[in-house]
Amino acid sequence: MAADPLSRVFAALADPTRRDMVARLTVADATVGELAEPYDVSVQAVSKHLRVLEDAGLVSRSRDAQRRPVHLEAEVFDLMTKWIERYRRQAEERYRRLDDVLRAMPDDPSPTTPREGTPS
Amino acid sequence: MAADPLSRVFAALADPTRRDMVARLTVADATVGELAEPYDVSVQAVSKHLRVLEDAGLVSRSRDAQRRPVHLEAEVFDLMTKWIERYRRQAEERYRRLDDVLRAMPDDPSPTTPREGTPS
DNA sequence: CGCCTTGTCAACCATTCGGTTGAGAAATGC
DNA sequence: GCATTTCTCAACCGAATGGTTGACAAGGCG
Repeated sequence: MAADPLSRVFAALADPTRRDMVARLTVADATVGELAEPYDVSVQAVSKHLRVLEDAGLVSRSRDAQRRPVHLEAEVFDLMTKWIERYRRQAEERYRRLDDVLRAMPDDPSPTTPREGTPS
Repeated sequence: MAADPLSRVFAALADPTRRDMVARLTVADATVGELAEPYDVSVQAVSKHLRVLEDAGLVSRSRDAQRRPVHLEAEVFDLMTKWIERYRRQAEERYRRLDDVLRAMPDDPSPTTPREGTPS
């Protein structure tokens, strides 16, 4: 399993079923059984998915009798958002600089370094 | 391999090496060899990583003689950002509603539905 | 031309992943 | 106490991952 937190979060959300569980947990907490109900897999499989989400810090489980209510920990989203935004901004910054360079270029549309003497 | 685009993007960024490549590509395009240089793996491994990034739409490769310059396609970030923001907002919305409920509750700290007749 | 550089393809290997089934722990309720 | 509900643990399985090495295609360059 990936050691660093960011990898764990990205990996956790790389699965459609897990993403759907997270989506549903934004509405309300749910037990393992409730979460499992819509999917065509065993409860055990869902339990495994929850472990992945929990290891990523996206979810926490408490207890209520036999039930294990699952709660979304939405703050972890920030980890990803920060990473994405940082590099998105950096990429945009780069394009901006590239634009400046292009803008500073002569109107003359000579394809490459026009060296010595007019062509024709 | 995951079919849906969102899964592919998340999965692609779930690897530290690939994230680092993306980070470096926000600064400038690079060839496969240049990209491979800092890592302690074969060029083939890096080539595979690039394929994953390319399949996720995060990167495109063109050609320049033997070289294959790699270019970042930062727009795909939006896919993730949209998903994350949507559910982050939904989660916040939920907490806000929960707060309203709590605020509307009586100061009386009776634990559950106090039914008929004062206790003592 | 022959060689060197750059990169991909193919085969292989160990590990991880998502799923299964079976067993059992923990708590409730008759 | 005993059956039932809810969930996890363990073992197993097939497919995908991330890595390797070896072969080779494509394109300058001496």
